[in-house]
Amino acid sequence: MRDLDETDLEILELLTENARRPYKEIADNVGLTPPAVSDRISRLEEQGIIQGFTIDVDREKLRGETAVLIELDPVPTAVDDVYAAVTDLEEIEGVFEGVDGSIVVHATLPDSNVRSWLASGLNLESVRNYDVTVLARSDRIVGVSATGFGLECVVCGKEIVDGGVTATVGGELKTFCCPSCEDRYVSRYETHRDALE
Amino acid sequence: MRDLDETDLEILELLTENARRPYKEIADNVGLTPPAVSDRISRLEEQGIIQGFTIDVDREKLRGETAVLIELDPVPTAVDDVYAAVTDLEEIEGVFEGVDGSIVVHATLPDSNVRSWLASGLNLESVRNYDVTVLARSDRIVGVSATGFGLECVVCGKEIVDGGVTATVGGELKTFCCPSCEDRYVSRYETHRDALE
DNA sequence: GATGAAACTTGGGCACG
DNA sequence: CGTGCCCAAGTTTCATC
Repeated sequence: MRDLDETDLEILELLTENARRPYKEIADNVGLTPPAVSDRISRLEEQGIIQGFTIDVDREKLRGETAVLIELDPVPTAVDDVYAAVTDLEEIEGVFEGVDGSIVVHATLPDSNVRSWLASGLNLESVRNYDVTVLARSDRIVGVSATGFGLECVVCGKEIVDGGVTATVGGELKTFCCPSCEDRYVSRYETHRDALE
Repeated sequence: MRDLDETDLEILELLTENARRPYKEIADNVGLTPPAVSDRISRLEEQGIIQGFTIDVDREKLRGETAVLIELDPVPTAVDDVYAAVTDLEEIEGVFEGVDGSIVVHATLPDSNVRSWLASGLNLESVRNYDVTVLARSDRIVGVSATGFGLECVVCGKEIVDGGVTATVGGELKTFCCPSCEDRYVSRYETHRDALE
């Protein structure tokens, strides 16, 4: 399977912002032709990096619902069951399972009766405790920067297989394949910054 | 502004599953023609119900990153600042603010040094405490079932089978099962609003 | 790149409330 | 009369070569 490069990351970013953008517009942005962009997007889909094309829906606009975050503390033997059960619930927008087995659910409910809603979808005996936070607001971040997707050392361009080094330089998180590239980048940055002063 | 009906909900569901579906396919599913579907989608965008067209990206496939959930406990005077600051961070995938001012951040980080990462983006003095949970897995639910978008009357709670009435009250779109519930809601709203003045 | 095919948009006209 | 829909032509965009 072909590796990812900077161009793929740019395409991902552009699509994340607006998945309806014409291929020609993407092509101009990344310096390719529309067919080449098409090929890359197809490949990204095959690789499972693009999981699908979808819309962001403001569910709270649809009815008088309440967005909540629910922390579940399942009994250790039932973590998978609880995870599967909540994932099947209709009102769910996101599920997170911690390595400690705790489960956090992001849901938008038609009323605030969380207990009866939970009871309708899963066996409450498999949950030792739960905690509900009503949300004042929330954002799902769609704009993803190139560094957020960074896969290559920003200095030598080599792919960072595992490990790697990160450092915050000028407020930006950068990733390097090795400490020497990091040193080089930092000194280059400092030279540049000093020159500006 | 036009009201929402069952057809709009079907369109939302179809687009949520696959936003690249041709209008003709959607049109066949809901019994309309492609231009009519186009009109409705434009309207849903104007109303802010469709917030945008985007892709689902499997970020953990991109490199050996670690997904975490971070609970922040900001000092009460800095809640907005902290929320704004984390929203600007590159590695963020979601932010939630509870009515109690607590903030939960969903991020995918290149390493596990959360503290330095947080310090790079926000003033740690505005956070009294924070708690990190490394995630074993997580899902954002994209496929939304028909009932997931089902409408309930915001007054009497009855499910709205077909027809139904919507109105914009105080800038918010609300849905009712019948005009009488709408009247009741509107008068209740106006009483409430007058009381504030 | 260029071409054929498919999808989207536009404008006119009709039906319904 | 306004709103929403259909029909048909014109234009853009996409996939294949």
